[in-house]
Amino acid sequence: MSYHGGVVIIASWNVNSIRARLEHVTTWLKSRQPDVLLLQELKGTEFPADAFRDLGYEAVAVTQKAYNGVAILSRSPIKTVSTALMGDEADSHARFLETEVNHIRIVNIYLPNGNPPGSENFAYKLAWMDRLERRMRAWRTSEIPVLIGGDFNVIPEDIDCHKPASWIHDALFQPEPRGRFRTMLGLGYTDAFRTLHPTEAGQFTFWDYFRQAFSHNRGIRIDHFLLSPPLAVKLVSCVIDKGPRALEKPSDHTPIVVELDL
DNA sequence: ATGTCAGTCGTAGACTGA
Repeated sequence: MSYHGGVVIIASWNVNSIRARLEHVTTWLKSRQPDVLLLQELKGTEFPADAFRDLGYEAVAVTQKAYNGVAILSRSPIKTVSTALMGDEADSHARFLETEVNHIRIVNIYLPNGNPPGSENFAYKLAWMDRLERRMRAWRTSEIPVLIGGDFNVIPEDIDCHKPASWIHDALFQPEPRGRFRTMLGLGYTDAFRTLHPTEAGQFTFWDYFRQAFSHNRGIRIDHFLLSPPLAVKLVSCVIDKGPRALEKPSDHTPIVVELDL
């Protein structure tokens, strides 16, 4: 499939263990047939590349034991550009994968959660965002268009959670990460979902497992696609597919799907 | 503080992270 003159579908899904969610992911791939799927929270060193190859997807995965882990599946060849976020040689978390697929820079991120606020985890999150911002500045000057997708672990605005009061003590809602997210938009990147649905409340990508959060739609929008200007003008649709969150044994996140007419 | 789920270590259930 060529991206020239066609519609490309790119999806992102934090699966909370690829081993526990393999059936969900393969079933979803067969029904939705995205060109590219970004996965986060693989949670283990084993990655079932064969299962995806059988469905026509090439895969590149960055994994570690027990935690984190990101992968990109694609029906077109993937050129791996970087498997780590520049700026801290000591950072060994599997949270970043930069690739080139059909002349688009596709970057998959699993941004640190950072809870609780004020902790070492929180400082790591902010530093990680600063490092990402530096890359995003650098990418602006290159020819190739950029899509950054994944679990940002940031609730951008009050409209992106069911009730701000219940998130004010959470790292995902603090002014510092939210400010950094706004800075990224200020660099010229477009939040694909919010741009197409500027006032739509109750649109979430994550719901806690506790207290029937999903059935009450008490969630947050933390999985995002950011597009550089040449891709933003080709944005056709961006939707959240709540289907997989309603299945038995779901991930706490559900897929977000963006459509670009290139 | 609570709630639930997945992985680890190591064979039960406490622990960590989310």
